[in-house]
Amino acid sequence: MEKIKKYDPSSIEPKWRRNWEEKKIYCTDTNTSSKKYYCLDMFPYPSGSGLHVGHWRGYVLSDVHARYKRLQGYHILHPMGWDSFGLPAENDAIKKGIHPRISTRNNIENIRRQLKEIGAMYDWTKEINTSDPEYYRWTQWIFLQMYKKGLAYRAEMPINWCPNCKTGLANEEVINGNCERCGSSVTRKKMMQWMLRITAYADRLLSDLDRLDWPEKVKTMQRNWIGKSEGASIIFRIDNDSKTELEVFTTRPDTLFGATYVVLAPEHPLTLKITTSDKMSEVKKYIEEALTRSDIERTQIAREKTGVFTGAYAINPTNGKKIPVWIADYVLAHYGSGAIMSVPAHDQRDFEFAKRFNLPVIEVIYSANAKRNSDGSLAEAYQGPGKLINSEQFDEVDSERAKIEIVKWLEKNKKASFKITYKLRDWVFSRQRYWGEPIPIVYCEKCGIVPVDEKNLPVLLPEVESYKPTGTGKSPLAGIETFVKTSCPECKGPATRETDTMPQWAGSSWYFLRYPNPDLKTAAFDRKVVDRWLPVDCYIGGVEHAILHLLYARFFTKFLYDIGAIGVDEPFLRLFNQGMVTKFSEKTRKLEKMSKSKGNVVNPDPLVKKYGTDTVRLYELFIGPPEVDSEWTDSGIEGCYRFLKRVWDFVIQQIEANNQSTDIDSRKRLNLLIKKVTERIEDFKLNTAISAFMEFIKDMPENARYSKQDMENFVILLSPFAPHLAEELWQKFLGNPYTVFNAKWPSFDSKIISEQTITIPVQVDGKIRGTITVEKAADPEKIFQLASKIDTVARFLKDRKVIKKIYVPGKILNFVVEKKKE
RNA sequence: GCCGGGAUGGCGGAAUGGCAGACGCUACGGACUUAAAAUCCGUUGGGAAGUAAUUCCCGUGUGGGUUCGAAUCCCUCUCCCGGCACCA
Repeated sequence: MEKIKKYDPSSIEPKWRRNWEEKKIYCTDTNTSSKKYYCLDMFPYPSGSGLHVGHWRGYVLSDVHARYKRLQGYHILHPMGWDSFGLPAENDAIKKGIHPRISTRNNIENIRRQLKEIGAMYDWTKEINTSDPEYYRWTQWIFLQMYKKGLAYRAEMPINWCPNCKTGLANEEVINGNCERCGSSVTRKKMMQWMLRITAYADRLLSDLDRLDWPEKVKTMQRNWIGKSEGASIIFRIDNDSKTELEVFTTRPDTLFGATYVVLAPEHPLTLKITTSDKMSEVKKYIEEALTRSDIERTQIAREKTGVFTGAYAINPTNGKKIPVWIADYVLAHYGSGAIMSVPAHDQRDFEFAKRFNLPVIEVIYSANAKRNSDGSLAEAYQGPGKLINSEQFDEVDSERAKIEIVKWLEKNKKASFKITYKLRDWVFSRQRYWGEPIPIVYCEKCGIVPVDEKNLPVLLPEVESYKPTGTGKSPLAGIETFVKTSCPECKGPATRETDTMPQWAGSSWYFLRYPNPDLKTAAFDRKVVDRWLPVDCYIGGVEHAILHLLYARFFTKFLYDIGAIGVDEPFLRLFNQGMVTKFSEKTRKLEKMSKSKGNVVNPDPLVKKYGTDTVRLYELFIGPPEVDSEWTDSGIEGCYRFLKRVWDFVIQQIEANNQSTDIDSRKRLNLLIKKVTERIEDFKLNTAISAFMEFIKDMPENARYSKQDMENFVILLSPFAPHLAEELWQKFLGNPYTVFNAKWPSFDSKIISEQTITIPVQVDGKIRGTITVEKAADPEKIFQLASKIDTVARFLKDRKVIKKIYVPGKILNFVVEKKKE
């Protein structure tokens, strides 16, 4: 055979990328009515350091999936955009003096170039950018809709405060209780904040998880975050004060007779009202200290409990007993009603507190399993179920039943009611930052809080000279008079603008709704188009967004559904979390996720130059199962390069041989390959899909003959993985006048694959002793006879009685023999 | 502390009740070459016996169990990773 053309990716890849772009083959007409498939990547934050091979992984994964679906005849929407508001750009501005708009634009250009090198089928005509006024105009619009529905409100909230930087910090900027930027210890400060009432959706956000095809891990994380707990609200009256009532939340109303004291959070509004005068100075001091302590400090679990007695007593509604009221910072103000009843016998935290302050412990649930001291007293709280004791008419009742009975009994006198509480808190939506969407609100002396008129959106983010926090904890916008000074939309009188901006999560909470109609000028989206394309069929991204982004996006979607803006109430049907790419870090001496700070990033650019995009794509997938973390080793990529070279030679050889038909064995091998690759793409087992190709090429018989048509099928099969190579073979060597991605995914014929004869292992006592080749439909008895005559099998059957014979058709043969007598 | 995931050759991994280590890397040996690169072929979990074909034993973090048969299912423990963490 004459010398065939060598595989040279550098002469193939840029050419086809240009061709695809010119012919717009990845542009999606979103008005189409044919069957759709929305395959979405979590859009990136355009950082200055560009993409590394870890970022590639998810993008390659989604691209293979999207191309596969396209070959199956779906209309694909596979867009890309930029989550470009956020802190890094602003921090850069402070450090280097580059305007965030400039640095963001530059970064986007660089990353777009890198993304194009992946050769993914992104429809770049639908690119969106969250910091583009044409986009954030609609983010502001959504905020106003929430405001109208009472879901956006202002409240005085304690936030993370860095006393050194004199600014409020987002939770993400607090690392182990310290400021990310200067390292000083973060305290809490009460400030007026914009809040979103996500708690109004807690129940739906929780229950709708059941219909999502998401990793169980992510669903569990969201469930825990929402933290539903069912219990009861109990009313305690204050002794000698018939007007004041204390509400506590408990999940254990069955232990109510064992409540020996009540505890309020230091922030509880009634603390000073009920405190007796002799205790006042002590209580005030305790509250003051508690309030300046950071959340982190307060929630140190190992910390010894502190507290102070108010001098006041509450009345236990079950038995009228007087029990003391304490204040302690182990009780959280923002959960339940900010007050608890303490049952030290049956709650470990209460038990510790009671021991520390010598408060009584009354057992009300008996169990033989409770851990006790030698004198019979409890050594620790017994938190399990049991029969009630010391509970008057409820004695002997099972604790599970008592939970209901006791509440029902108190309910008659309005002293208790069943209640559900969530851990989920409302979303602090204000940031005292420059680089974010301005909150479209105006403060008027006469009219108060007034939303900006919708037709005057967007409220443009103004130019600013200094990005530094002003020192007052206000955003840098507060220093720009031309921005702040405005007129009231209602009375046209003088007014000032809100100067806080939205958090980074705002723009990403609805971007998937904008992609199908990115250029719409008159609305955030066209409901007809959105309803056709949403929900996203497959959403691919890292697990680090398991809670915040995915929860916020679900919240926005449900809200927009409720106001009739869209017809879907869950944004992402199926979620796939790709694993991280890790590499040994010289700095930390261990395997770490790739990051600039760990000094372990691998830049794909030189790899693309040396091996070509298709090889890098293949290796990204071959490195390991897509959903688990994998370690990057540079040497492994060689194997993928060699494989593609063999594929290239093989296909060209077959084409040049000009075979009229495919031989029987080859037809069987190709059908088996189609079956394996199809199944493995469906299951996201892309590493083994590639192994299947490698085996196919490696075990190729010398005399294999494939027809042109079967070579086309092979090339189609490979095209999602190595699109450039496939396109070159398809158009140039197989002579097709159109792109391979308009071809049809091949199907397999299971009749061709199925074997007439099968080779199965033969065991004696569960140990493999030989193999036997038999007709698939052969009679079991006959197989046993033949098998027992195999030398290596017969040796172990000699002088032994076979007590059981097992034949699993197509799988295994096993002789169970009697134990040998000594 | 609680919840979830994981541990398989020198390395990445395959096999989810039926021949453990597919596929790839590395290493070693060989072919081609003046030489190298590239390419191709072979060997590559540990141990033992045999001139050899081959055969046997051990082996999937630990210890136990279920089963004719376990990397796979159940229980125990150890370690690693992730999430939550005084949520009453």
